[in-house]
This record gives sequence, C-alpha cells and structure tokens, in this order.
Amino acid sequence: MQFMAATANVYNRNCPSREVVGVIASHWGSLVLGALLDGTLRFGELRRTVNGISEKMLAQTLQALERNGLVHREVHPVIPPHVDYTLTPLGVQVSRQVRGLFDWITGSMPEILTAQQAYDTSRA
Amino acid sequence: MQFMAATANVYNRNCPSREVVGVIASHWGSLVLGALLDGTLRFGELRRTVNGISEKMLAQTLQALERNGLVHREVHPVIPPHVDYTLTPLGVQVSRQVRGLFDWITGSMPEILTAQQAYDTSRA
DNA sequence: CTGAATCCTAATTGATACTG
DNA sequence: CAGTATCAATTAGGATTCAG
Repeated sequence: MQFMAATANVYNRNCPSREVVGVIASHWGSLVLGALLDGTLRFGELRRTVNGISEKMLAQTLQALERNGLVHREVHPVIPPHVDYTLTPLGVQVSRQVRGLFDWITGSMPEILTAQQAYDTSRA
Repeated sequence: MQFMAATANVYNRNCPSREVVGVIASHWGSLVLGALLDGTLRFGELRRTVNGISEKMLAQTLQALERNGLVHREVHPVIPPHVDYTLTPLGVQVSRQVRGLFDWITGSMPEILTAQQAYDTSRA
C-alpha cells in the first residue's frame, strides 16, 4: 500500500505527508497561506502583512509553499524587481481550512485567555 | 476594541491570538491534538502514536495545550503512575479542524508529490 | 510508568548587511 | 524591490539521571 488509512499516515515519521504537515501546520507557513487567501501579494506586502516575520523566514517559507504546489511565484522582469505570490487552486483549498482555524481561534480567545489565567494562577 | 476583524488579529504580532497560533499551528501541537481526537491517551501511548516526538517536546507540547484549555491532564495516584490526556470540549473543536487538514493533506499527496518533483527537477 | 531536570550538540531563527 | 549571505542567539533534540 502506498498510504495508510486516512490521517494515520501523518503519524508515521517516514511518510512524505509528515513533511507536508511541517510546511502547512507551522507558525509562518499557516500565516502566509492565510494571508494570500485575500489575493495576490508581493514579497514586501507579505512581509508587512505577516507582522514579525523576518525576510529570511518569509523567503524560506515561500519556497517551501511553492515547492509543494500551494503557491505560485510570478517574476515580472522590471526594474525595480516585482514578484507576485498567488495561491494555486490547491493552495486555495488549504488556505480556506487555515482561515477556518484562525477564525476559530479568534472566536475562542475569551475561553482560551480564561484557561491561560486559570493555569497560570494555579501555580503561582 | 479588544479584537480586530475576524482573522486579522492573528496577523498582529502583539495580539494574544498570535501565540495561540504558535501552539496549534505547529508541527507537534497539531499532531498531538489530532491524535487525541480518537480518545484519551497516556503519555507513553502518545509518544508511540506521534512517531518521532521526543519526551521533552511531548511534555512541553502537552503543557502548552493544557495551559490553553485544549487538553485535560488527569493524574491517577497509583503505582506505577498513570496519567491520562484528554481533549477538552474546546480541544475537540480544534482537533476536528486539525484532522480535516490532515485528511486534506493525505488526500492531496499525489498532487503535492507531483509538484515537489516538478520543482526539484526544474532546478537540477 | 510518568515525567522533571540537566547537559550537550545540532538545527532554526532572527537581525543585519549586502547584491542584482 | 526582492532576495541572499552571514553571524549571533534561540530553540529543538537526544541522552542520561532522578524522583514520585
């Protein structure tokens, strides 16, 4: 068999899908994917949108996303340089799920903050 | 205002929700959350299920998930020790979304592998 | 058995400077 | 503008060791 039962394979560290989890279910990967759902962005625009990401990590993250077929990179041969990043059809599918997760987090922040405070005070 | 428009706040590095993204949308965090959707697991069972995680990272990840109210830790005072980890109602909600993402990844692996190969050969 | 604590090495990350 | 190169700092990982 090429893949194990649904979902189970990501739990095998030798399965290629595990590497994909590392790309998508990562701090910067998820934020970049979510940002592009609103439309094409340039490198600098992404850098400003994803507040706090370094140039190095943005470049690295975009390369990983491009390699996995989630993001399309389009270079306009002009001076000064102009490079556009867009979600591929595949990327749009993940991005929607990532956005769903972000929306859930946003909506659940009150409960989460309460839990954090309870946890922190219980060991002070 | 306490929060910005939906989703947008995770893009502000000073918003508390950003920290939660780091916990959930992370390699180990997502895998542990997904694993617990099938039911309560003990430390050692989790260690075996999430193939490749070190004891250190598992302990660290479980603490972060517990602090954010997503996982409940139950210690049975017996010898030998017995500690159960279970998703809280809040945790079940995220876990379902994480599982959805994993299932999507699993189902999209053929396309993703094709993209990887195209990318790799195009610069060899 | 479940973890916390420690020590040490390897890998990531981030800030900065620099180039086409 | 869009990155790459470099180096310093942070973090992850593994291998014990130890306590409850």
